[in-house]
Amino acid sequence: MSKNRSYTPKTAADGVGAALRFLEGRWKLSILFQLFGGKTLRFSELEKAIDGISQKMLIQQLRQLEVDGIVRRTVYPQVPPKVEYELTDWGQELCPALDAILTWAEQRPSGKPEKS
Amino acid sequence: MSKNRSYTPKTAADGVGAALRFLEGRWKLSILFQLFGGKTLRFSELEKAIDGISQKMLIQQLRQLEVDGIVRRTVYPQVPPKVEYELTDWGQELCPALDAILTWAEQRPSGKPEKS
DNA sequence: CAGTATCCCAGACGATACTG
DNA sequence: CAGTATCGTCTGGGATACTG
Repeated sequence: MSKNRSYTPKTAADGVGAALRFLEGRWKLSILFQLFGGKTLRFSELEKAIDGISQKMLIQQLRQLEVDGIVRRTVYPQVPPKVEYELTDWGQELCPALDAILTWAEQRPSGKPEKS
Repeated sequence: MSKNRSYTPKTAADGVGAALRFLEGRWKLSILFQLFGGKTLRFSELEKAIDGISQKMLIQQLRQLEVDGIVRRTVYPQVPPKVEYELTDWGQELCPALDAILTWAEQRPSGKPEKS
């Protein structure tokens, strides 16, 4: 009950824009879908699971997801290093929202419509 | 029943990525939210309604939305020209999906979490 | 293993001017 | 009114090499 729920076209666009910015980045969705369902993966496991990603991009996108509060990073202080990544509770909540988008995309009329 | 509903992390990420690509572009959401609810607007009305947009960007984003099947463009052959824009049925369907995203964003824990 | 550090480039975007 | 046409900038991302 604490949020203001009346949106103008502008505030709604801004709100959704801010939300989508969390997902912007060539590899974010790939990372997210590797971690959905409560999975926990090491840096090297993500690197292997996501085809074509470089170490630079992997760490960059992970860092952004981390500061945004979507991914949690856990360091095990040992040699050789071990770092694990998993979704936060809020990050897991993304799943149904992305599913809504996916469902929408599937509804797309394929050919050129006759009318309307 | 015609769609394949089993997703791997990769195919799901690709699917959502493809869907989000329809929304990519600095002004697309602003345009969309002007047109949600079945509203029909002329080029110049959109230009006035969306603060800061240039003619170049407005037409560019509108064209993309049009070829993607989200926006419908209607030309009235008269002088001076009159062109109207409105959402397609599929475009209107975006509304609930974007609402899911917005709701997710509102759920975001604001401060630094104590635990988990 | 899990990162950093550089260099580079395509393409998205903005500013501005012009036109059927 | 509803667009085109140019030009310049900026930044996300790729390639590659190095390190605690």
